[in-house]
Parts: sequence; structure tokens; C-alpha cells
Amino acid sequence: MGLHVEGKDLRKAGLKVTLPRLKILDILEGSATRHLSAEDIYRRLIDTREDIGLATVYRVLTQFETAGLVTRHHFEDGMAVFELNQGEHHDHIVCLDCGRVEEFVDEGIEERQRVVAARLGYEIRHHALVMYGHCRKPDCPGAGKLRADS
Amino acid sequence: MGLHVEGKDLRKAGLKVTLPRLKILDILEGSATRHLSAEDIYRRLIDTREDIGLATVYRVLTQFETAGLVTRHHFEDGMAVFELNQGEHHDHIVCLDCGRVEEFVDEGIEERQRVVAARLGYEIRHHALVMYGHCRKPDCPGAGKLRADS
DNA sequence: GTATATGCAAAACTTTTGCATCCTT
DNA sequence: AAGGATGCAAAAGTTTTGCATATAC
Repeated sequence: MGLHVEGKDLRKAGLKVTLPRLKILDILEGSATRHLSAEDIYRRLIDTREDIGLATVYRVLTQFETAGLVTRHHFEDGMAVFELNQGEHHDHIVCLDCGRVEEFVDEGIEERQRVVAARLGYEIRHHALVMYGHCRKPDCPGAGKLRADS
Repeated sequence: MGLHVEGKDLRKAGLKVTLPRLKILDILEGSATRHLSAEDIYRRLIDTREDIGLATVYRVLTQFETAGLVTRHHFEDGMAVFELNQGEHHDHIVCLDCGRVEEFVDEGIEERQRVVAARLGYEIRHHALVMYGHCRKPDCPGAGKLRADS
């Protein structure tokens, strides 16, 4: 998997085209799991012998977030994970056993949220809905277990 | 506002009744803002000249969480906040200007979530929905401002 | 009296910042 | 050439842990 990105995306976002930014964008684009921590990204850079510091990873991710290229999430472990913004808004469901993250959109939920926010008098800027549970998929370590109380 | 708690709650939760635990429970019960960080609680302890260490605050809060007495949330700033469990599940709406946190329940949203989880094959354990916006309340620093794009 | 809880200090971990150097434009 | 970006190291912020002492039961 080579570089999926030309500098266009970066230039369009008002950012200089530099190697660290290209590499990090490439990792975010090429990753099977779409939600990566700064450490995840840093490790992948090291694996490909890129000489990019962890501080730069954080700086670049923050710039990407400001530019609207990525979204920063805080799932319940507290550590930030970053996701490339492609397509439209969506919510998340996280497997407590394998850490898998899936995305979904439900217009009913979106609509009810608008109603609730209006009732409470808020002008909503964004929101985050995350469900946590057991995915029970065959390759999930929690799959074999009987459905226990926890 | 004196102690609201006897040792009962603690004993029922299987925890020894100690001064730090009573004080912290008392703070959680007596606070106007129901969502407090460990640091918030620690500061209030210092204000009342309680000689309780920050490490103990963290330990106690974690035990309370395990015992089901409190819930730990991660709003988008990343720092953990703790909330006393009283009444049933609810979701949150946070003001970006003043930090105010309000709670709500919408059965429509709950129901749609169950449908989505079933469709994706997950057994849900819990979920967190947080909306972020501007509350526009009179005492909010963001109140006077025209509704700008951000 | 025994087991558990606490305080303090130190460590661990995540994220940010200062500064000299390097790179993009 | 000039301004912004990077690497490294150090700092800052949050949370956890080790250990001797104190406390609950």
C-alpha cells in the first residue's frame, strides 16, 4: 500500500506539504482500523523506519483536527483516538472484548437529539454517541463465552 | 450542609466505612454541579481542611465506580469526571461556553439504540450520549454573543 | 489482632512546549 | 530568504503504585 495522498488535501486545508503530514495522513487512510491513537500512529511510523517524533504526531493530529481533516474521540478508556473525516457524521459502537469499533447512523436518533436540544434551549455544535457491548463475532475473544451478566 | 450519608451506603456496597470515603460521598451528594473531577473533589477536601491525599481520592472513586455508586465519564476534554448514581440512566448535554452539564432521558433515543445494536449483533452493556453546544442562558459567558458560526 | 485503607512520594502515562535546526514555498 | 515545521528533550497534567503507618472491624 503506497501513498494514497497527494499534497492536495493538505494544501486545501491550508497546511504546508511536509513529509510527516503526508505519512500520517497515509497511515490514517490506509489503516484497517479507522480509529488510531497518537501512539498507534507513532508505532507504525517507527515500523516503517520513518524518523518522526511523537511530538510531531501530536502536533500534526491537532492541526488536522483544526483543519477538519480528522476527528478526535475520547472513548471510555480516556485516551484520545483519531479518525479520518470521510463521509458524513456517524456514531460508534465499541466491543468491550476485542476493541472493534463500528460506525452507524440512525436518522431517528439524530432527529430526537434535535428535539431534545431544542427543548433544553441549546444550540448544538456536535455530539458523540457511543454504545459499548459484546460483538460476539467469531474472531472475538469474547465470542465463545456464554452470555454472562458481565 | 452537614453529612448527608451514614455508613449504610458504603456497607451495603461492601466497603469499610472510613472517613475519606464518607467525606467524598458527602461531597458528591452535596455538590451543586453533579459532575466532579478527582481534582475538584480534592480541592474541596482541602478547603474543608480534610487531610486526604489525592491518591486516596482516586482510589476511592475507582472503588465507588466498581461498587456501582458512581459513574465515570469522559467528556471531550479527556479528563475523567465522576457522578453519583442516583435515579436511572440518563444522557448529557454540555455547554461549550460555561461548562454547564444537564441531563436528559429520551425514550425514543433509547429505543432506537436498542434497534441499532440488535441489527449490528451487539449485546449492549452501556452507552454514552453527549451533546455539545451553547446553552445561551443569561448567566452564561456565551449568552450575549450573536449566534456565530462557531 | 488482622486485614484493609491511607498518606506521601515516586512512578507511569499521555500530551504539550521550548528551542535550535531543517524544510517548504 | 523567510516563515513555518520538526526533533529532541524537558515539562506539564492526570492517574497509578509502593510502602510504611494508621484505622476499621
